[in-house]
Amino acid sequence: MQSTSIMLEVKHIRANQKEYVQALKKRNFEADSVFEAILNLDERRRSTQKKLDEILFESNSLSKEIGMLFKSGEAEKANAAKVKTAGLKEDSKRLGEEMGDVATELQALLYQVPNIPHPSVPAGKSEEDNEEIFSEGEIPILSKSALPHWELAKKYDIIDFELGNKITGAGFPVYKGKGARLQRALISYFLDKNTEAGYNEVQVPLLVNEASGYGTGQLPDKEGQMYHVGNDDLYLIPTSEVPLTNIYRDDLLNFKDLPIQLTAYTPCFRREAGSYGAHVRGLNRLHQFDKVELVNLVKPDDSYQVLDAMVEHIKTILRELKLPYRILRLCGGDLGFTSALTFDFELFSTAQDRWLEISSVSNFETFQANRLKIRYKDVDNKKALIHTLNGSSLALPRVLAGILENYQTDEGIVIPEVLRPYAGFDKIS
RNA sequence: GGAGAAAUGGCAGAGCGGUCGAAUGCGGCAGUCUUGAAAACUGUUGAGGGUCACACCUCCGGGGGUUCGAAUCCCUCUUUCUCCGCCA
Repeated sequence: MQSTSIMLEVKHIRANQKEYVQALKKRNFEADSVFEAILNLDERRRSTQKKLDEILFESNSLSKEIGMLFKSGEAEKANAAKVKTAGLKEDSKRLGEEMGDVATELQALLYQVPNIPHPSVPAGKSEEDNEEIFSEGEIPILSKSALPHWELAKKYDIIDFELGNKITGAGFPVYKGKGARLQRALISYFLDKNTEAGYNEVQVPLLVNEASGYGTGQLPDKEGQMYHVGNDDLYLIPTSEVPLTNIYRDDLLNFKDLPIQLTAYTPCFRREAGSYGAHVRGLNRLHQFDKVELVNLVKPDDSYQVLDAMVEHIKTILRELKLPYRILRLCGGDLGFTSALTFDFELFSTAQDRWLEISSVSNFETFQANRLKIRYKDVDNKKALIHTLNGSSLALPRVLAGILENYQTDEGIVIPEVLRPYAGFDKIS
């Protein structure tokens, strides 16, 4: 595990203990005892540090003295002074170890605390309690012969699930012909839209180390979600958020550099342990899928405005694709561990008669920046943690599923107009 | 994969056992000069902890060791560069 410094957030916990406990109740997290333990440990950390500092000061001064004595030829006196250092050495070693233990314990506790939900987050237990805040797009009326996307995929031979089973296993489909081409068209279209909106396109590694996993909060919380490459102790990314946000790990940025807006296309890998059954059919849930991601690093004061802008940006894309969707504000129970406020975009899958999540847009405030130690220096030279945000724009398979299902006609699948220049065809038949 | 060399502040680059948190140059910031700018000159300029503020402590790739004392010596890991081999 990486040796992140003691979290700066302890300060905030101490200052806002009551409010935080209250807010965390919304996500059904009882923080009382953890906070108690954290504050006690922090107290102990500081007192131990103080004692250690004093001893080190003493032994530093003694060493300097000894040096001077040797220089001036007073070897006897010097040797006498040496004797005194033995006890100090022992004490400092003991206190040093104690410091290490306290710090490790403190960090372990801090890692257990999820992000403090934004005031607008509704209380709630599960996805049932998410709040729909917007919806748009016409739900097409399909003919009686309409098929779910996995049937369409077979009918037009554009996605082969069985082939994926053979090569790898369930959840690794093979896209073929116009299916592959359409997938590529979507990726290019999304990236172009993001670039137009001011995002900087980057390509990132698909394997990340442990430190990166801790930085964005996948570790230790979601250890089992990621594929782990044991030989080299690396993880396959579950989302490009991980490498993207870790680009700036341990950095002290200048306020002039902000906002930093990144977009990337990557495959994503998720073990999805424990999720089986009919609702994961076809493209609904995969172990490997493509996604175009947005990441924003901003000054704290700007983050909620940027969150809104991200939501608007994704709306624009879905509007252009003419797909029916809705936006949910996640309730405390459904909110991710690292997020303070999340909006989910769901696409209506007409042939399946259900909503599919295609984007999740979150403000992490300082939660990730704290773990990643991404700070910035403001105009007045004050240093503070930045805010990080991310969102999908968009997750490919479900968008593809939505297009296949919602755009199906008796003559074949019509390609949404905006995608035609990218795809090079206007129909799959 | 084999053989060598190296890792120091935003960058470049000294220091190789004792006031070294670190010379010097560039860059950055502030000021003087200027109608304004450039140039020149002057000053200032790493990070974290701690404190009301000082004091004080820690950090010269990571970890460990030797020593009263380590950027400097030893071990180890990682990374980078050069040469060789292999290769998309």
